[in-house]
Amino acid sequence: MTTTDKLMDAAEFRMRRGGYNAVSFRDLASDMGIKSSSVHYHYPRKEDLGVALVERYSQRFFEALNARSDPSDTSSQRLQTFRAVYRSALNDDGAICLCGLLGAEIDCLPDIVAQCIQTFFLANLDWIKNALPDHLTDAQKDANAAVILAGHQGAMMLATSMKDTALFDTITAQLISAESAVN
Amino acid sequence: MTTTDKLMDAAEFRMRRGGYNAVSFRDLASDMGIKSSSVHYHYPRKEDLGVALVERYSQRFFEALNARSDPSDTSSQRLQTFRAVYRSALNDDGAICLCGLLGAEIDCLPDIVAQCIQTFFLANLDWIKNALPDHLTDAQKDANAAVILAGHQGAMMLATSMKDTALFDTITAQLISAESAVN
DNA sequence: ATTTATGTACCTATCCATAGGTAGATTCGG
DNA sequence: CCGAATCTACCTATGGATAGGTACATAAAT
Repeated sequence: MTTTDKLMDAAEFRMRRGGYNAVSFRDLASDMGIKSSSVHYHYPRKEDLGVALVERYSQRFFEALNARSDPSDTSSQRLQTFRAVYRSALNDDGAICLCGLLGAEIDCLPDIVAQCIQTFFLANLDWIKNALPDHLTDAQKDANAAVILAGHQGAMMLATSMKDTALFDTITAQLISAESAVN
Repeated sequence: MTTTDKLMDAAEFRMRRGGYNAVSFRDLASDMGIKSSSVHYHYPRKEDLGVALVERYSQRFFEALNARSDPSDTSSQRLQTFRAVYRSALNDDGAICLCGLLGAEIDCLPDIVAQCIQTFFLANLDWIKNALPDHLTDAQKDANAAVILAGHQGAMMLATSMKDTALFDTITAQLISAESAVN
């Protein structure tokens, strides 16, 4: 693993727990056993680091979705995949979605980071839309996709802040089954 | 309006946009036209301010719920009230729920502030539970309440970060109607 | 093959602004 | 007069960021 990778791991760990302002060059340097000026070597400005983190997070997220998906999957299976990928983000890392936290702070983020967050959410909505049953209208798909995404993000936040991971499962199970049943 | 009130308004404004670390004594002092040491007079420690903000926010939230509720309201009407109160928090203030943002940052907050956040969410869940139809089992009520709360929190975050307030309405409309219809 | 150049990854040292927080003097309304 | 509110004047720690330098590996030129 390269230094850059370890640096991003440390930064993601911190940012997914306390947000953008909870990450400092000094803390990262301390995590790495190097000096803060060396962190600046890898990411000249903090927003460079922010963009890199969101892009890596997004890339890994969609890779995980694709890896667990198959063209033959039913709509219900695809939605379960979406749920499972979010769940492992929560469970494996013990923290909420990077973009969920940064999305909440969006008004105070550098523009370029804010744009990355929006791109992530748009791609999420698009993926969910394509996973929904064909018989739905486009408007219905848009609406359902938004519920599913918002529900998953809210579930992560709530489960984490209540220190009750099972809450995530309870909430998202209903989100998915509602979409499958009602439609 | 007292100085303390104005101070809390300024602090809430900032905290609901950028989170706990986006609020500084100096910025608040500048907002108020006083010195930062004078802000410390009102709130000796930052966590005192954090607790005061969450408690005021919570108090106002439940006052708004009660003011718009009536014992004769149907379950559906009560859920619509819940939705409307969240919506006006988003719309009137142009920012997401204070506790939603702080909940996302919970791992990096002072303990005492974190506890206030959990109390707010517990009270939310309790309120929703009592608004749900009587024929549901306790476990069903718990689960549905969690979906509604997480969905509203996620909807605020998503609508704000996508700069699309209508998204909140789209999402929450489905959350409420699903609970009313399925149950 | 050896010099010359370029690039990588760090370092020390420092900058200036901001962070939360404190002590003690001063102002001002009841 | 008294106490609430604000001030001046600090402190220490940390924030992001920069300048200039070192060691070493890789690459290009002669």
